Amino acid sequence: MFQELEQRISAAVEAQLAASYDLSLSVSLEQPKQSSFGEFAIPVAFQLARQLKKAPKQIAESIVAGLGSIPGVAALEIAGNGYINVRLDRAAYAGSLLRPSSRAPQSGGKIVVEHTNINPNKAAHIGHLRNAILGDTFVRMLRAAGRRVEVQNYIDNTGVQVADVVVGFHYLEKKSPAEVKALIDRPEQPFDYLCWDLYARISSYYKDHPEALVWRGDTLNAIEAGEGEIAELAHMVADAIVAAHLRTMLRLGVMYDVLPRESEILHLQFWAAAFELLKQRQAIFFETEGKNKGCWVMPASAFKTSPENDESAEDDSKVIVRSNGTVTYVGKDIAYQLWKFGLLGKDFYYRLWFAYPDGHQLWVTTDRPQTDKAPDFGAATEVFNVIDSRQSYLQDVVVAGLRALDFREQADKSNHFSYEMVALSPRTCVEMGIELSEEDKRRPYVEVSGRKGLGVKADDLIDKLIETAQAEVDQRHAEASAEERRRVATQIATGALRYFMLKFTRNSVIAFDFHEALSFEGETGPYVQYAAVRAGNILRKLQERGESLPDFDAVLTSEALGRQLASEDFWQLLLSASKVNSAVDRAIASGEPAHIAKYAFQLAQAFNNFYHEYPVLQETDAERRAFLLWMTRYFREQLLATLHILGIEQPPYM
RNA sequence: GCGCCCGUAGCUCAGUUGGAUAGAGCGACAGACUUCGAAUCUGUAGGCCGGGGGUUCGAGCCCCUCCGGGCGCGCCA
Repeated sequence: MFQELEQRISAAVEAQLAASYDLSLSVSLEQPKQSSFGEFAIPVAFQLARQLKKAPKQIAESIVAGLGSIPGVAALEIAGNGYINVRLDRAAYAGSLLRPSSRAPQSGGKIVVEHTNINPNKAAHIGHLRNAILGDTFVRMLRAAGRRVEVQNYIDNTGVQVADVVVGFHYLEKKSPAEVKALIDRPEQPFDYLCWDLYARISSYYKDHPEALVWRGDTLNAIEAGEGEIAELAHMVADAIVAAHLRTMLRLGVMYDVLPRESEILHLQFWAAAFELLKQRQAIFFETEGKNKGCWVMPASAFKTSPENDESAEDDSKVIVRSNGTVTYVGKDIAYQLWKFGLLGKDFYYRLWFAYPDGHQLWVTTDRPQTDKAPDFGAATEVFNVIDSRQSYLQDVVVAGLRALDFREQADKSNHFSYEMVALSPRTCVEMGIELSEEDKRRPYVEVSGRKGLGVKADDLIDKLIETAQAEVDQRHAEASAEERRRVATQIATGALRYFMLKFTRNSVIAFDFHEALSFEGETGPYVQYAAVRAGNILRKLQERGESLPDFDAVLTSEALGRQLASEDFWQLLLSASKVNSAVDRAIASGEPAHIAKYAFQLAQAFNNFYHEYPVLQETDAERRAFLLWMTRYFREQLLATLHILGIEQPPYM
């Protein structure tokens, strides 16, 4: 509703400008600095002042004079040096919220969002959580806006990291596949935790015994060949860890549609197809001299924006195929990106991995034809890759590859949804018993390292959050069953975690701190959940008293709404609660899930004010009581809708 | 050396395409529970938006420069 008015008003002003000045420009509306100025501010007179050589105020006056009445608008005022401030017809606005028209589903092609993408060789850590929660929330935002979205989680099951853990099992611990299988099935020590330690161990072993690196090479070869005990081990390890990651992410409500795997990219010759295309269209060339002699390279001019001279261009060019004929990671990534857009001329085979508790199906790629009929994956019109900002250079190369192949449109629709890393606050390092150098102690944060086994495991953090929330729930609701208290504590804990990961904008480094993350007060997920619980409590209490909600349509006539909304307080509350869709659009446009988190907090804050100021059930005036109840229900709906987009569940009580 | 990011209240962070008097949470201090259950609310204090120059009606935001911090720049992934 809010956006429709916004569009209607700017269209009216644009028409007026075209008629009286013969100008065609798009008029944008702003939110006035103070709410007392009205609902919208139009600064267009400032833009025109120079062009028309007139004072902004004069222009504004002439525009207002020329504008007829706009449906839904009560008044236009000139303010300051030339702002046009818009006041809405409050009763009409509220009336349209009371009888909402469903949001028109937007058309458009499929959007592929790739996120999570964790090496399947050890437990997920807090950095991975930021990736998955950002990606999942962005998906929810797009879906809330009516877009069709496919969620991919790429699995690098044949890479160095998996190989290293396999080296650990095979060479260091001399374990057979059967013995490793027993470890996977053992309930007392989670397998992903065991691999976390093993990976750190083999990494430090390489340091002291560089000759052991031949094991890695042999293992990689065995994995690629796909046969023998080592290949079997690699499959078992990767599959078990992927299963663990999926369980961890499901705890936070994160789900996927399809898992494209590196092994299929290899076996189905995706790279060969991409290589042919790249050669054919001369996007890469064979280097015959210099340091990259014998390699297929992409010239730096393809992906560097800076003005380059010819000498440095050669130095900076990116190797795609090594002189030994093997392809680099970026090369495979180009093939994968081409497949995402349906440009490769090849497809995977798919088999059902499992169905989530809610019935949603998760598919995985395979290299053999299957009897199951899978959905159509890939062939997107736009792609978002949720990847750490440290990989922006490689993402640039991938996009440059598409552009060099003359897939300009798809290159423009390839988005690196980048975010900064999650590091650890020095204080948290100390709490965890991690030894810091004097230099590190002075730093604002300390980087995590999988190789060193330095970091906070995702499941440990979630467990700790649940434990902390549980203590509060136990204290407040001793009467509830243990099982139920556990469920509520889990909802609060995961809500707190998701909100924590979303409250920062993407390019800010999070210095993870247990004290902050475990907080349930102030700008947190539980604060928002609590507001929705309170709204629910009022409605529940009403029923417990044997009353039911009034017939809002009948009681809240246009006149009644006008009377109640004459109160500036009520009007501002209603207005802020009505902006969910507007917040979603803004957050999508800027690519910032943090904007939704911020909006959720403001909405909750507004409701908590309302809750404190107006005892709804004590109200005796029938019309006012009906109005307050309607506001309560409306706030609850809007809070729940916003929480859903953030992927935060609503506890029945707190 | 080259490229990208960051610097806003004691701390952690917001700040819409440049717009009216720069905001929030935490922390500090002072208050509010016989209630719709206080994981809440109200109030106070706290700012040369890193420094300097420029662009214009107008700059936290754009340009230049300097200072401080981070991350990239491999025939690793």
